[in-house]
Amino acid sequence: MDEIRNLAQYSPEGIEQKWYKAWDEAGLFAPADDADSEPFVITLPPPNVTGILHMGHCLGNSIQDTLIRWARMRGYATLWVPGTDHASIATEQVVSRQMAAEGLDKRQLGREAFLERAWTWKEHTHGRITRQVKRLGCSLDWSCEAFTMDAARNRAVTEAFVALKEKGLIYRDVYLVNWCPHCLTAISDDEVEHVEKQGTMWRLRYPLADGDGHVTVATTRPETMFGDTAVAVHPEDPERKHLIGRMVSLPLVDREIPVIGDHHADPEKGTGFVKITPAHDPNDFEVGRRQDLPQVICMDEHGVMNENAGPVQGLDRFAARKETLRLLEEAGLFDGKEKNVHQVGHHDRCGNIIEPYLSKQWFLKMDDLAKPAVRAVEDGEITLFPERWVGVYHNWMRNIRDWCISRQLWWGHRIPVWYCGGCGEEIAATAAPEVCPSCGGTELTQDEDVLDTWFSSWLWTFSPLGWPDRTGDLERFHPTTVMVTAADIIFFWVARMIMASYEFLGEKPFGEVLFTGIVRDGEGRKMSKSLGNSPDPVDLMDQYGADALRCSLVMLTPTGQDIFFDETTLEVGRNFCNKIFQATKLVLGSWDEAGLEAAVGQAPRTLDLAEVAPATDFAERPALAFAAAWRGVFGGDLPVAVTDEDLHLEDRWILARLFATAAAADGNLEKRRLNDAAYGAFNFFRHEFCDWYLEAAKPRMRDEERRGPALCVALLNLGVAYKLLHPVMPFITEELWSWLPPANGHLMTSSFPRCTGAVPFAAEAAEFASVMEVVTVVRNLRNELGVQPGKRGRAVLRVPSAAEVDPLAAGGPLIALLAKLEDVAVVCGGADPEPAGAGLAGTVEVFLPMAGLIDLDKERARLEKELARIEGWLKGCRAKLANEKFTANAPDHVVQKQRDLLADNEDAAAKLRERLASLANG
RNA sequence: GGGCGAAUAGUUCAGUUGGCUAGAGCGCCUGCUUUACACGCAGGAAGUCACAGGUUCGAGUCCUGUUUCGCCCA
Repeated sequence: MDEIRNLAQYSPEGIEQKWYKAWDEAGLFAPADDADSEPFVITLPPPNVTGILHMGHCLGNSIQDTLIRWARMRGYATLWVPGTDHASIATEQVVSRQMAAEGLDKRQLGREAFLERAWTWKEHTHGRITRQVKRLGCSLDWSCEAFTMDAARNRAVTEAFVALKEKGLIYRDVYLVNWCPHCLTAISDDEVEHVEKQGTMWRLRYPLADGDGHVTVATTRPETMFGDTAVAVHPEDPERKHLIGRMVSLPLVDREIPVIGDHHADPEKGTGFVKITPAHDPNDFEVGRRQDLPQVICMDEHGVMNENAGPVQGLDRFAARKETLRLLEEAGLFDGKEKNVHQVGHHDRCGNIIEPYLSKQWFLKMDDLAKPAVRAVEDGEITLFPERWVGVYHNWMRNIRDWCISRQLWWGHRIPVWYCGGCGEEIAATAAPEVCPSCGGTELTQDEDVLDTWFSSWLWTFSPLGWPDRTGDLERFHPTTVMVTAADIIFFWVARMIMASYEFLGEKPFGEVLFTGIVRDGEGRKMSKSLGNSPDPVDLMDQYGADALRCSLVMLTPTGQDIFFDETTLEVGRNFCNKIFQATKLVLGSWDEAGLEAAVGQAPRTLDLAEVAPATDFAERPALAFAAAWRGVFGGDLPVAVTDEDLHLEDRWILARLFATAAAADGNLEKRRLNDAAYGAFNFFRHEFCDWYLEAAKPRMRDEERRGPALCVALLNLGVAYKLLHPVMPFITEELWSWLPPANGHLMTSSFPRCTGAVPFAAEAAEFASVMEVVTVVRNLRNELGVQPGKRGRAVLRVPSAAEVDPLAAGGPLIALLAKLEDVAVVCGGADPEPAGAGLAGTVEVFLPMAGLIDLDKERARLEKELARIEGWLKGCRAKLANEKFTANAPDHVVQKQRDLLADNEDAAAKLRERLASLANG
């Protein structure tokens, strides 16, 4: 500690790692095993096990850790469950790419060998992401870490699948799915990212089969014409409906297809004729089902045209488009084109254009699962914050579509279904069956596909707690308390977790969802690996410290609003860390000089300042109340005797502010207004404790005779401030807490201060506030009048009534100290001192007499400007008060406030006018 | 096409039940090496609260419409 204390600036190097290890070794991450404590539980949204920490994780994890640490200090049985996600597609891609670099192909290698490699890679990267999460200070209980594909979670997934299958909610069907020709797998609707593209609408002529003219269809995808099985017109289209029932000849392949009537065709759009390709377009697929059309597949899984594509067979889909158009033009069947803006689906993982593809897949029926999930949010059993997501949630839920859960991949949970070679029976089972229950055959083969990664993630609030077993953890810690996640996975994940929990446990997964914003770069772009616009958080932590990163993110991040991240905001956190460090150095330096012996005691586990040291006690027996507060924070007794008189005005004021800050911080955390809680503590520490209290107390802290009580007040403030800041900045606060002589045990598991009653010293706080106001006016005057900083000078304060002289005079030395004056005189009445700069602090007139130093013209101009401003305001205020409707309708306190303000400002204006008059005479 | 959000100081954002003479950080300007801190201190300038209507005694806040930007869904 001594080495660190001698540093000129705070450096987190070594400190952060040291404390993480210490907390871990002391077992502080596990929930307190106290059966009476109410649980407070979060399951960490599992990061991709093969990924690295990015800014979004930092934000989400900082918020979660802040809540968890606060709850732990408040005495909840706190559990934060860590885990990682197997990220089926992403991981399979990475491993395939690695193999390709070695000239290997996964299909040559075979499933077993491929999975072996994938597991090796998973083991390799798992340590990296968890190390990064630890680096950030996250107080996760690593003893219950889970991985979506470990044995226990695999069992949960299998059980869930089989249960849903048995209920008839899972079915297998040939369906047009979103297919990624690059990843060679189906994906769900939610994994398709629609991008607006400038495209082209081509008009193609399909000759009527009987050789009499043609119809002109409009399409953005001419290459799919080989899969056309009809041309549709609107059944009531007056100009075209007469063609229904006739046949057209599909160009280039000379296949005859009918003209049909279907509402899908819009007479106003395109040419009014729509080519229908049931095997390659979602809308056409529906038309095909309605009209019982054949499905002709003209493209293979790689997006290459097949044998049905006649002249373009063997070409890839994009080359086929060009070639088809060329051939049509050659045949005189091309009828022009126009620009067309349309949405093109891309795979959100690899960016390739999605191909609607007809294939046999597993689906989960969603309608019934959605019902309890809708009700839960409607009834407020689960709250979403910010609230606007409720609408988005319901909109999706009400239009819910079946979920395609099978993926043509190997890395994932293999679908627990076996097919009987004998009778074709489909057997869903939690363990591989040996014989077919239907025919007794033994020729059983398991389904080749794996499940969507989200099919394991949606169990995430309970699968890490031991489900499907009814474990003690599950009983105690489920439902969880809050889910913190970015809103972009509200459908993928949040909505599905809600459905899963009601389905499998019959209860909610969490009571609240806190949506964080998305971290964007300075230009508003989402931070992403491919754009390269995301800084590496580990670099940032090396540079600024994890505390600084957390502090800046939590404090400066609008709740639930996207963040434009700019590295300079980290300076706020870093500078603040240094400020805390410096203030501590100052206080402890003086403490050491004083040679005070701190009694160390066992502090209570919970702390309500208003209970241990109520405002009434502070009013009647301040020193006793102060000692009680000290014991509440540090456990032991005060190291020096503190009498009522020892508690000076500034002491009482800072205690009032401290209690108020504690009340606000706790309240804001309860309301999940983390930025307000952090900002309040920041403001208190920097702008009240450092800027005013320490400056005011410095002379006493340096005075051997008087330093004891002042140091105790300062130390109490430091201790409480560390507690308030700990959830946001865990490392530096734990370190500095360990420096405080009376501190005992880890800050992390100490009490979080609350103050549920009245804040003490209201009158003294107001008194100090007026001292501050006078000081500010003096500083302002000195600056504006260009008084040399070295010149101390004197001030005359004039108050309107004799009764006010003594109280203000009592604050005189404090004013002199803080405003750097050699003397402060307080008077009532009498002539203005001449020549002098003058200002107003409330009702107190402040004069800085300075013979020969004042530019009278400048001073007059300054006062006139001020007078004009006040008079402008007075005009509006008088009009307001003259309005009977205002005085009749507005609440009393508002009217009264206006009256008070009017009186004050009228007074101020009068004083300014007098002052101007006297300057004119002088 | 449907929905959601944002628009407040140069900039990033607060502004919770309508009571506001609209705040903060960063940046800018002035001054300061005052034995914790220049990663600091003191002071200052800076605003048509996007626009147009409306409700109200009173609107940054509520309502309607418009514009711009962003997101989601189809």
